Amino acid sequence: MPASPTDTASTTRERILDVALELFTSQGYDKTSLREIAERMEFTKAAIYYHFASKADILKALHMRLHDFGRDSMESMEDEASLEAWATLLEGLIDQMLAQRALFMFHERNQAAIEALHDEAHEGEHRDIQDWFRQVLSNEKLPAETRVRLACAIGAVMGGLAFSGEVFASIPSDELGGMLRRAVGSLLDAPSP
Amino acid sequence: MPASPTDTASTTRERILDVALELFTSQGYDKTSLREIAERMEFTKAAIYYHFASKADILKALHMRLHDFGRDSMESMEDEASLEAWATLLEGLIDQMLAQRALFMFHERNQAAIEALHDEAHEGEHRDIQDWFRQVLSNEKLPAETRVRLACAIGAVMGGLAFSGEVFASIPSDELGGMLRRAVGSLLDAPSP
DNA sequence: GTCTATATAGGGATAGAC
DNA sequence: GTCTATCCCTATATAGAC
Repeated sequence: MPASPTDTASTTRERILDVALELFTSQGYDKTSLREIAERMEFTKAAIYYHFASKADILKALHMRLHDFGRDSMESMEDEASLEAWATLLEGLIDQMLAQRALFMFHERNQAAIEALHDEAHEGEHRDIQDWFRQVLSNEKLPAETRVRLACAIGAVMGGLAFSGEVFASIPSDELGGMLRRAVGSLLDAPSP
Repeated sequence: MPASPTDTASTTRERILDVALELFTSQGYDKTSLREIAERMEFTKAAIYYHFASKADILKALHMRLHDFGRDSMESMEDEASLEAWATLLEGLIDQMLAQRALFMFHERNQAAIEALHDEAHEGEHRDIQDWFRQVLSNEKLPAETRVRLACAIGAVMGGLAFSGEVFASIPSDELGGMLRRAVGSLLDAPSP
């Protein structure tokens, strides 16, 4: 989908997105001005408008990165889902999530701004991981206990992820991944009595 | 600390805070204007300045509500903390958190804004639950696996909480509380092999 | 593709009347 | 305690030169 002229890896557009990702995550979307982004890019505010139609457009582009994430995982299991299948899937996703943790933290810290985006322009079929999680959790065919367990498992991973850059910085990613997988296992392999 | 003239329960100030809590949670702090709050209060923007020195002051006041929350829990166990002690404490906190879930969701969705507050005015000894969690999680005396488990447990509760108003709305609070307690138990009662 | 203006609006905050 | 009117600043966005 992203088709630059020569389709090189690191275009200006991508670099803007990387800067924005960092600033939006550390300061929040609203508190980050285009001037600030431009300063880091070492050109002026107006130049950004050559690459993006609006500030919201930058947010949307970043949001799209999450869309791409795990698209195949979502397609692999549509409606039906046993607890075991979920455990396996989630555990498989952890490494990818750790590798992309900047992206997840960005989303966690800018939910409000991103939701505002959805309200206006839900053009075409959306369906990012969050929507997908939400849909499964609201599937009333599954017993309540199962759905709550699932929500806890997702929350647990997010919790571990959120601290991975700060207080868990000294723990290597693969070790952290192992710990998170075991935690998810504890949550999902022990059904109600 | 909140000393109104007659110290009645529901003062205008408190009502402003309630409105702000709702709007800040649903739209985010930055996207909510004082004009919007004033409209709901059925008076004008400027009137708010009689009760609060600034918009940030409103945010701070709401933040203080979290400060009060579980202050005693924090004092009861300072540094030393076994995994069992933590499990007990966390399970005991769940009901209170559920009762105050609006407050927690507000915090989750406005982390960036609240952090900006901390940076400027860390007047006096702060120490809300989040700070406290963070401190424990960074205590290198505890084994990494334990700390990660703890982070997961906290995340699990937050995960369950976050959906309690939406997809879990049909589940009674006390039942949801029980499920969350069992989930926390699964996470913290099964140490590494 | 990046720049220098400049237009415009919205929101936070103040002064002072009632 | 609440209101009107107003100031001021910042941020988005545009127009058009280089």
